[in-house]
Amino acid sequence: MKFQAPKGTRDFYPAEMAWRRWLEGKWRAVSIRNGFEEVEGPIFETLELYTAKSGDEIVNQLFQVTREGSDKIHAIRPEFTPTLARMVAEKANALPKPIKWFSIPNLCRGEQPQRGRLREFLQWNIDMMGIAEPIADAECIFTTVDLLSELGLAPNMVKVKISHRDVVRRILSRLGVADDHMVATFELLDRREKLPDDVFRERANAIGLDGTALERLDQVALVRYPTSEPWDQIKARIPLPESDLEDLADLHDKLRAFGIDDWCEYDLGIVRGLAYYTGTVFEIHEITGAERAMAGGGRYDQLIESVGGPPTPAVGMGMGDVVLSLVLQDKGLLPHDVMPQLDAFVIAAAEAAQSRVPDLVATLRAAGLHARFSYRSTTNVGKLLKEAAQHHARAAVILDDNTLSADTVAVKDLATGEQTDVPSAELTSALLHSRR
RNA sequence: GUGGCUGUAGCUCAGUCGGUUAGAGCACCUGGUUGUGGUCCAGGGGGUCGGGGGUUCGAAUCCCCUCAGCCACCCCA
Repeated sequence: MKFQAPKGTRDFYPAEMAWRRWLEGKWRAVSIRNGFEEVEGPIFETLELYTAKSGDEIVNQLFQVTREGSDKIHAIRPEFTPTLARMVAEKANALPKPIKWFSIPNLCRGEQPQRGRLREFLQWNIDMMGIAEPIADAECIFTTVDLLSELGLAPNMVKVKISHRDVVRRILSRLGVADDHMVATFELLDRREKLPDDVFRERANAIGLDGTALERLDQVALVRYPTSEPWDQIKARIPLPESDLEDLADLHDKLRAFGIDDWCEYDLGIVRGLAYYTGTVFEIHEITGAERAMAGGGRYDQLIESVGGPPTPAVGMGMGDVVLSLVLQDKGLLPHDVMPQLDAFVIAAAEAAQSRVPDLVATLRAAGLHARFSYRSTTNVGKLLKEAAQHHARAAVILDDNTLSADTVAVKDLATGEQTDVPSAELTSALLHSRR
């Protein structure tokens, strides 16, 4: 019986695991320097947490878990936000505000695997709770941009597309969309670019939009407003009174204050399926639309209260590793060698020296050096150097008869080929010194 | 869940008018014995040709089913 990894999952062999740790390291470092603290939760929750709080799309893709002898149903986490909301709700009164948390969970969704979409993936989450003002939305976006920039991406490669559910709702309302048609209209807006004109028109008519209203809806769905434009210009193009745009105006101001307006644009066609978003929503896309969304987020001011906590405004972002790595690959930004580097490969060039290898290796390791040796019995230096080179060692440490009599070892720099004799007592410090 | 494409060694592939023990490159292992590297040379392990059924004297090759992968729809990380 031969087994294979379940559909849509990945095995992380050493090279893939090294890449994964590298990415997680970037996520973690950027989170911390932006003031976020790391949290983690269980990989499964009670089913109800998701059926009640996530959108249908996600609920339909849940992996459910049952236990022998119990009726209780759990689900493997398809997203982290419900867990986060639960954690905050549980200790809300004890937590100093604002709460700025990040996490790097693995998530599972029973989706049909395809380019950029797997059934298990990693997701970097950042969330800010306790601040209702757009400064928090802006800082979430800033932190995300900080990460993109850290990875070598630039505003000419990726774009943060920003929308606002309240603003869109008000626009639609003014166009004559009844409240009970609002969800359907959001969906229509979301899919505008993928629908043929006549289908779009047909569906809009069904909702009661035609003539001028239809044109306006089309404009809302398709027009992009660069964030780098002055607010007065943008404001003039949105068919709403100034009082309905205060939140967006404030966000605009803060994005510019953070200096990231060249990374962003307003795109009111961004709606997002998740049920709990309330205000600002945003997605990050490769600029030519080459891949799926790299990240998405938004404001969810009611969620924490809805899971039993106090009213707590919140805004957050999630970024998956799958699309991100595709984009980095497309741009040639994947790092080549992220395996842990080997500092020293210890070689015995004489049989009499072989017994000293473990002790020397132990000494190097105690000093924090990454040291290895050969498990082969040969003392053929050529073969052993080859082995050292295959491990990409920085240096080979060669023990021979001279080591025993004069108590020196030969250190060969495998990059330059330069070889020098070093007193045994100074070996550790010499290797540590050459490390940087 | 629906559709399209694809499954031959760990990887990339060759091999099909059906015909003897199924091949290459890379990777991996061993050796080239008294010592200086990723080269070279020689040798080796590894495949129920995705799986099952059928047609046939004979199937990697033809037919059916199934599984898996990729891509697309849906939606999104």
